[in-house]
Amino acid sequence: MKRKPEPKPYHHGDLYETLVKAGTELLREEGLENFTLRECARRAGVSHAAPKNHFASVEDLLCEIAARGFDQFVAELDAAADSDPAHSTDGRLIAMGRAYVAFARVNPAIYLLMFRHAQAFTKSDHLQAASHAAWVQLETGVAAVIGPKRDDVLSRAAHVWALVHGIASLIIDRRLPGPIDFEQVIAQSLASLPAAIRGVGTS
Amino acid sequence: MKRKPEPKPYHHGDLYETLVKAGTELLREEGLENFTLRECARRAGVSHAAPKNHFASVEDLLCEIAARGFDQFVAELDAAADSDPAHSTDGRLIAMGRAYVAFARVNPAIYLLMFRHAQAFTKSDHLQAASHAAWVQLETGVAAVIGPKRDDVLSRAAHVWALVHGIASLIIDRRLPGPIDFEQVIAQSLASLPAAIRGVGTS
DNA sequence: TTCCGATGTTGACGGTGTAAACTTCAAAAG
DNA sequence: CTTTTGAAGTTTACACCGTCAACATCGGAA
Repeated sequence: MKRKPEPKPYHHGDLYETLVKAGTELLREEGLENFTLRECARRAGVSHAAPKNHFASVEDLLCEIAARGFDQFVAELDAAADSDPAHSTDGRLIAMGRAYVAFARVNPAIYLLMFRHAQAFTKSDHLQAASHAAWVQLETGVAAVIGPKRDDVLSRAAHVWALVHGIASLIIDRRLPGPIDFEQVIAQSLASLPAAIRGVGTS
Repeated sequence: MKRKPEPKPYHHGDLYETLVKAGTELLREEGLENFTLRECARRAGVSHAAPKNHFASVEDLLCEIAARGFDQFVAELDAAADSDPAHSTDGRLIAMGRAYVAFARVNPAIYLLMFRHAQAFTKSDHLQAASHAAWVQLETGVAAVIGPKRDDVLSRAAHVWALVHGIASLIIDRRLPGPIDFEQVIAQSLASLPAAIRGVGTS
């Protein structure tokens, strides 16, 4: 039942995994604003200084949680793209966009941690690799839509990311006025995306 | 030199305005993460509990700072729209989009406070009115582009907001990969916007 | 069997927001 | 002109937080 991937706890059993799990649950329940290392330790049943042996700081624990979030995130977007019924490049990109916003709505606190929390991404190899995989995934989907020989794949990918990130952020933060239909916003915005990133004067 | 709009300080002179000013500067210098009520009081030259007489909590002070940010924000977007050389509705919307991202890049901490910080907007009348004005401004610009008789003005406005908010957020948080040309992303994304929100099957 | 070092605990430090009791003092009230 | 009042500011205190250092524990290597 207990796996010990990198560090191997001693006394408690498997404190590393227990802390990651407790931290993830705490994040879901209380949000990033109220995330506390001491509360993680409390939930893990250890003293407030015990985490120091596994994570140098609270940021380190958050990095690991974020990295695992990225792993799940990439897997869900891949699955969504593959399940596109039309099997078109446009359909795959739109399906990924839908899955992107859906992930953010289902896991708001983890999404905020992954995409907005100010932290040094260079600190954690796991986090850096996982977030890089997400970007490659996006870039690949965009290249498939606009064609691989374009010199503006990067900026078009940024365009796509900005749109879905904006939608997700506004919904999560409850910034959109009351009567707005989220599903309509998502559907309309994503529908316009393939044509938008193909551009007008392309060849 | 000293104005006393709503509350009237007594001892210190004009602590209300001094705190707002000190708080704004602190926000610019240290960012939202390191914003501290005690540091505001320090900069204002008063004891750490003095702000309690003017702001019930740190959130109250942040609300006032955010509200003034919205006032400036709306003014800048209006000015940008009016300065559009082509005097077209599309040009006005694009100019507003440019001014939106520019505001965020020039005032990152205040932008984050205005558009992302989790706070009860109902707490401050000033903030509620100012942010509402920004939304009306956006809705008007979008209605001018797609036509006033459309039933999807709300969702199309949300689409526009999401795009510029996404671009601004990714740039501010330094999430875009290194070699990306921000200006290209902004130009391309905004250029595609009028056609995108007009939709494909509209009449 | 001994010893070592990773793991966990305890206690402390400086920092935060906030609440309550106290002091100061300008202005209204007599 | 004197008195009183209450808003503005200070001091003190409390409960948190992250982090650090000193200490206790105990499984496994020597």
